[in-house]
Order: sequence, then C-alpha cells, then structure tokens
Amino acid sequence: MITGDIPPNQTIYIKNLNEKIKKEELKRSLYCLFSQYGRIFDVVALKTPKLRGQAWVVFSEVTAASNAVRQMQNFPFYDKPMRIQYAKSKSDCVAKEDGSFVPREKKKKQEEKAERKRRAEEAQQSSMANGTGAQSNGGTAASFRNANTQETAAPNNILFIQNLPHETTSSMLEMLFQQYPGFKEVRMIEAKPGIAFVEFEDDVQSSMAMQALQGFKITPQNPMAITFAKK
DNA sequence: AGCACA
Repeated sequence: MITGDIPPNQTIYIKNLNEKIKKEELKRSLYCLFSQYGRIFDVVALKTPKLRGQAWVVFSEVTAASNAVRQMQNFPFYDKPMRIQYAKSKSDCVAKEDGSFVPREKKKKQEEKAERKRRAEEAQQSSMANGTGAQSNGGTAASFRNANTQETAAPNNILFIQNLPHETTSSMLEMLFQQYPGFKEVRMIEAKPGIAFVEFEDDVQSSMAMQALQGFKITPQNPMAITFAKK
C-alpha cells in the first residue's frame, strides 16, 4: 500500500514530480489538477535539494484529499507518474485556522528580517492558490457573458473552452483532457487568452469529456464553460 | 528517495 500507515490528512504529499518544472508553474498546475476534488487552501513546493520533486496540496476537507490520493495515484504529470500519500503532519495554514499554530523557533535575526520583507512583497504580489490573487477576471467574465448569448453549435469532435484564467497553458489543459478517450490535441491562440479548442477523435468522445469537465474550476473564479466549437 | 510551510 502506497499510503503506508499514514493516517488521513487534509493535506496530501506528492512525490516523483518532474524536477525540471519551475516552482511557480508546478504550483499552478497542481492547483489546476487537484481543484476538481475540492477547495484548495494552499500548494507548497520548494526547490531545495532535499525538497525538490515533492509538493503538498492542502484541501479544505479530508474527504477531498482521500479522493485525490486514490484517483490521482500514478497520474502522469509532466511525463512522470505522481506518487501520492497523506502528509505526515498538519499544514501551517490549517494550524493557523484552528488556532494550534506555533511559529517554529529556528531563525536568526538576519533571516527574520529577510522573511518580513518577503512577506510584505508577497502581500503585494498575490498568489493564485489562496484565492486572493490580483489577476483580474473582470474582462473574462464579460466576454464569457457575451459568448454565452450566441447560439450553440451542433455536437462535433471539437470543444470550445471559455472562462479560463489567462495563465492557463496548453499543457495544463492537456493534462486534464487527455484523461478522456479519443483526445487528440489542445489548441490555444496567443492573441486570445481565456479560451481554447480541444479536439477529440469523434463527437461521442468529445461529449464525454465535456460532461466530465464542465464547470471544472482552475481557480475558484474560473469554472470552465465548455461548448462544441462552431465548424 | 526525499514530509514543509520563503
């Protein structure tokens, strides 16, 4: 048993991740991939020698973590099968919520100063995973509404995806859609962020993927809107 | 293989 005897935890520990992927991209993609199981509080990944190739995904519910451990076990992610277990301990962001958080006493004065600075910077910069991100969805929501008023195309083998966060990449979508039989390719247009086309072998297979991923949230603000492409 | 919280 891959989870060993680690008791269930709302945080999952993932290893065998592709170490070539940059930290920020890795976190975004993990967030994208795992938000299908529930609300994600945080994604932690460090590239230090000891911690590269590993990550923690903190869910709001243990049940979400359990489903993720089971269903995403060995999922090919950036060409490597993910190995997923429950985390061995409670995440800081969870401890902070339930009041049991005690800051670790490991730092020297120099480092503390550096950390305070970092935190200040982060507050400015925003992170996607905690939902306080500053990336604007206003424009996307508007174009989504407009597009929605258009007539629907007849079922066919190409899906039209809307309301994607602008930082979505084709490889992120590939990881989501390739789970479904008949997947052929993802196409995105540089000049048109927020949308994508996903091609399948036939319209039955595209329909299956549409049903499975309809409303899938890459971020809490971005439920996917999937329709058939106009031919 | 490796369980952290930059």
